[in-house]
Amino acid sequence: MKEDKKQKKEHHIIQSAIAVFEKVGFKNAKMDDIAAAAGITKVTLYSYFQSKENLYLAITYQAMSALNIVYKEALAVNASKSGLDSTLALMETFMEFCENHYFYSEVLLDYFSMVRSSPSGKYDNKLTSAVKDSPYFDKLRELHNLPFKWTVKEIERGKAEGSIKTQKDAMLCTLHGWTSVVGYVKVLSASGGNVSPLFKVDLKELKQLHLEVAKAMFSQGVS
Amino acid sequence: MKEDKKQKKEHHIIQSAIAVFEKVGFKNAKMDDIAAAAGITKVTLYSYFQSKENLYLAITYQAMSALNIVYKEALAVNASKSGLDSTLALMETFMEFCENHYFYSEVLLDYFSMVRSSPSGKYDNKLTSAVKDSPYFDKLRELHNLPFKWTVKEIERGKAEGSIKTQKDAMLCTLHGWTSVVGYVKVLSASGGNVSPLFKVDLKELKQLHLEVAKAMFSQGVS
Amino acid sequence: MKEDKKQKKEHHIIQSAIAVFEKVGFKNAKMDDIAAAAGITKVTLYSYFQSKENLYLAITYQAMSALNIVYKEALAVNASKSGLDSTLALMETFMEFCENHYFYSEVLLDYFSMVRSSPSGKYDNKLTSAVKDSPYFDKLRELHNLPFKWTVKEIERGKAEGSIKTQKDAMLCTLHGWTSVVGYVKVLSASGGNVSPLFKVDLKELKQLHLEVAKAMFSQGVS
Amino acid sequence: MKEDKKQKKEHHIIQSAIAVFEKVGFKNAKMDDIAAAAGITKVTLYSYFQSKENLYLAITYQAMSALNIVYKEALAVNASKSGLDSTLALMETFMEFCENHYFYSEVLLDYFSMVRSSPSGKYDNKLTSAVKDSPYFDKLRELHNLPFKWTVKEIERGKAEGSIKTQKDAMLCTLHGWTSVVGYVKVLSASGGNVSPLFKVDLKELKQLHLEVAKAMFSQGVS
DNA sequence: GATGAATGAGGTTTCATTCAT
DNA sequence: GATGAATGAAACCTCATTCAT
Repeated sequence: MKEDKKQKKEHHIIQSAIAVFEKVGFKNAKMDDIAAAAGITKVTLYSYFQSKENLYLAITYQAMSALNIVYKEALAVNASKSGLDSTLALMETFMEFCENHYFYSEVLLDYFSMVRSSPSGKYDNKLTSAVKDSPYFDKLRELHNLPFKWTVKEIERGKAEGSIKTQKDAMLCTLHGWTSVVGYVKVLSASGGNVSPLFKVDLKELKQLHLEVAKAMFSQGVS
Repeated sequence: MKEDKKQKKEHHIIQSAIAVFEKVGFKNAKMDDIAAAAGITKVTLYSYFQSKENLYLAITYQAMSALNIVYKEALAVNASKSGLDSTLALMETFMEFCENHYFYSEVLLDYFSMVRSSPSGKYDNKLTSAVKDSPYFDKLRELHNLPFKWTVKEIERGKAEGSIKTQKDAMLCTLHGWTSVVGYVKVLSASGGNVSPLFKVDLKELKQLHLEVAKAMFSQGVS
Repeated sequence: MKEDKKQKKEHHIIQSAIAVFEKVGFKNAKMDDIAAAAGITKVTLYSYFQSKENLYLAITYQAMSALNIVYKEALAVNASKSGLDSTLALMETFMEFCENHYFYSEVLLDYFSMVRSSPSGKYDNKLTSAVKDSPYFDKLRELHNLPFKWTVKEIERGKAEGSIKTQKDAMLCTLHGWTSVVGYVKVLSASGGNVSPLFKVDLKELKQLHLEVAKAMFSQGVS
Repeated sequence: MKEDKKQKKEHHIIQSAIAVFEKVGFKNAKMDDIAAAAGITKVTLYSYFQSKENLYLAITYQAMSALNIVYKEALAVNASKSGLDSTLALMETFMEFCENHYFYSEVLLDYFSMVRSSPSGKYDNKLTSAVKDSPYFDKLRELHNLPFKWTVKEIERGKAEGSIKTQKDAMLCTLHGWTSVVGYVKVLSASGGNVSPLFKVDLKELKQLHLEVAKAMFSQGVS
């Protein structure tokens, strides 16, 4: 099959798999059902993705790629703006990405729960061989730090030009932003992927608050 | 068996299960291994906990209870302090709880990922009957909002007495704090449960920054 | 389960498997069908016999054991007869065993086709790991030479006492008898396990002829 | 493709298939491997031979044809000799054919195991439709009795001219010879296709013994 | 209550065979 | 005719859960 066509079919299978995983979750999803959803047989499914976990990582990779794309777009759009504005835009971009792609956000959180910084730590057992052998696992490793790096870069640009006044370490600020966003996404996820009020709080307000607080942090000259 | 003895055995099983889950994760953990770790047979294990998920929820309940206890302790200790200080202390308490009980934090995040606000939403399928039937599930429902409520209460106390100046909704602020903490815990988890530097950032600094930023938020009079 | 009960169940499964293999042959037999025939599930079947090939070897072992038993009985019954008579009785015993246990004879021929004398010859690939790993394979190795040895012994007894006059090597004579019988069994098998006439020849006559010819061979003084 | 070229390619495929079957046996041989060995694709392989079993029967047919050719040659060579000598020569021819074409002998034994005299017996299930549909199956049916017929003819010639004195039925004698040879071939097969000693017995001696015994049988006037 | 055996569900794999281009 | 992809059947395997004793 031409590489082109193969890519398309792969993509089609991934979309079908997303639909199934989204509906019933990873554990309850049956490979047979996913195959049926994609209009292929189980064996064909396995010829594309060697295991259920690998298939899930393929989805994760797609999610991560999509995230990186929106990051890149945001960077391009805000290139002429101040470093502060650009940094905040990145945060907002991430939050909106998760709102718009609820399942992607779940998948990404799963991924970040799975990968542990210590490459040979005592929790390695959680990485099954199906995961370690997945080509997508390697590809993800290449991508998953980019959002951090880009954010650090924008913060440093902001510092250089003066729009960001804090003297805190850029990576520390990045992690702060990251945790804010991840926490937001978690709560978003806990509300079932919709921004309808949780505890009578509109999640849109929560998002705004996060941005506002971050802005304040960046604007403070003294730590 | 006397109720007392039974309780002890139950506790022993839970501790053994924690050890196994912690090492290999929920999915990879086998009931056989847990039974072996507890020095009992699988059937006995099942006589105590009717399903793997119920066992996990029992652990979750223990984690949630422990969290509530430290919250209560923090409330007691800070009862004489200002509402602002008490609120920040709660946040810090939560973060330190997660540092000290890394596995509990994972379990609690799993729980909050699982429960969805909309009780009959389209993703209900993820709540398996094993979960719904678990007695711990009901018990957890009774507990899981308490940290929120207590935090709201302290914020309102702070507003009333003037230590907290923001005019933002108390629950909104609570959620903001919650998401910060959850994000922090996620990052903590991504660093393998230890506070060793991630991206050359000391997680202690990150924690401090979260508290500092929260403090700033509460101290701002205008939104 | 008590060893006793386990043995019985194992035996029951083997009998069920024989029925299925006999009807449709090794290749067409499905493990599911064998399990169903035994009134158990496939998994239970696998817990007793780790592979289809191992199950087949278990049957082979049973066949070989049964053959050895009838050999031993024939030896006992003919202990007081001459070595010549005893030797011929062994041949007849083998042929009748195959007539009475048609499927056993097929299984034994399969086995003798499979095992090759050269332990590391170029055809080793035919021994799949499922075969090599089978405990029955080892057990069979211990049994499969006994009929030869016993026959050699009887021939030597006959030579010693004078009932067998040939000066040919006892093992050579044994192999001659063996090949006669194996050939007879092959033809028997080609006639579908029944002694009904083949090419208008009554297989009973063929059997008699083999015995008669063998008798003549043993009675010849000069080679 | 010209008929001629097609024949050549067919032959080439058969030779490649023989190499693979010989090495790993029918069951373990994969159509992929055979196609690779022949330097063609699987689909092309299937365009020549509609099934694995048909391919095997094609080989069998080639083996049977080769056997018939050596029989015919032996008949021609011994036409001027006595019926006894000619009959014994046929036996020897068969045995030597099997020594020289070890794989052919395996294939032929497989074939004779498969075909059952009773065409609608209870074991018919073993004849898969792939076999029944094979054009080689029909061709084989035409050939497989010829060796018997020719042997019967020579025995009757011997009886007529007096070189064979036994009063036994010619077909009975033929079957006796056949079973001797088949048994010999089985033992040959058990020794891995080479005539090296088995149980310290030189297979050449065994062959001679079979001929000698057969000769004695034919020379006996009384049954 | 404890135990070993059994079950059911579904993931994974291998292959002969067929389809579409 | 040749090719890569797909199919269907069935072996094989793991594990949560349950049964019988």
